[in-house]
Amino acid sequence: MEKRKSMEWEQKTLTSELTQGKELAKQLMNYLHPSASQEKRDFLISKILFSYEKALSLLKRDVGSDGESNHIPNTMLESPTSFGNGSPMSEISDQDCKNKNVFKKRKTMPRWTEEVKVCSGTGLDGSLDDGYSWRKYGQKDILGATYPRGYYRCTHRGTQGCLATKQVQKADADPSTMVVTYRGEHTCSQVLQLARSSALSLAKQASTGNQNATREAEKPKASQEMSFSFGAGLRVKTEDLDTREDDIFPSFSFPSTPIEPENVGDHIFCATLMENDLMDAYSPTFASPAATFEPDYLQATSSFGLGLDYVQTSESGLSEIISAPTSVTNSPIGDFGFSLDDLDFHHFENPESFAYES
DNA sequence: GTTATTTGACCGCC
DNA sequence: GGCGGTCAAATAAC
Repeated sequence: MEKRKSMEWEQKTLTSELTQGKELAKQLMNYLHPSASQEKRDFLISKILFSYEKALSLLKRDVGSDGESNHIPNTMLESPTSFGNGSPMSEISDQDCKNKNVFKKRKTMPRWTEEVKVCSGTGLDGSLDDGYSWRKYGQKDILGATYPRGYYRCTHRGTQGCLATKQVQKADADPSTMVVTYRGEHTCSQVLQLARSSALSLAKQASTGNQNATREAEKPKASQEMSFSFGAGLRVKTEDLDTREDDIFPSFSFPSTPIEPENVGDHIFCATLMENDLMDAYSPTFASPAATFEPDYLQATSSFGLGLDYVQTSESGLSEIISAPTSVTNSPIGDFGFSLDDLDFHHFENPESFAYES
């Protein structure tokens, strides 16, 4: 069942990727004249390469594997838009409980999991300040682990139904390193607040002429490694430590499920919308009709300006490692939720107006 | 008094 | 039955 879903999903993704590449190529043509922005061209080229690389990767997988989904990160398989009609993730969670045919095991319920290693020097302990308000609800001694694991949930769980949780545990090997595992996605208003501040930072970068920062972010590499330089000089590096070449990290992708207009503005949906918005932020003119989001892209983008390293793990499909001690903020997926109501990223073409309005 | 944390108990999965 | 994750009452902090 899930295998079939996975294959269908791959087909859709493949189609989307190829379609996107085509659309991007068309857009690129409009930027070929000398007066056009070089950055825009660079970005479009990067995105085209991403789309085709991912499409090729999917094809490779189809040819080289038995179709098992274990090559697909859980983050992708379990992403909110990976199923059905792109229902909000909170609804997915409800479905998880109701539709046991799809998720029979509780362990499969989380859409994705991230691990964040916070190196010493951040001055942070178990109560990592990642921009969200967390409430500790439990602690357990884990078998084989030297240090207990703390369980945190979003403070707004009760008021806003935010289902995000995280687990914090000291690393056995290095007690100064905190391993933070995020689960679920923030659907609370914090997402918007963080998104706004992050978007402001990006806009200021653009408006102050720091084009290198933006350009860096727009240069994903085919080697599945890319570095971002945003905000206050924080460096974000993502890399795929998994040696399987058919894994795709990071990448832009666009599942075929479009965003339902009626969901726009729904706070529950903001974490999904943010993908589109963020994409729009870096490509204001990009407007694929099938453009939604995919967690791997999200995970790459959600770290903008924060100084995170992403690595892929067998369990979650993606992990983050905060490698920059200067970063006091680590971001789970969803940090950069952009609501269409809150931000008009078309201002990104006019950073000044964007900054003012935001 | 309110909010957050602690901690033992409980539940579901393997 | 063991383990990880969550619940909820008790406790602490503000």
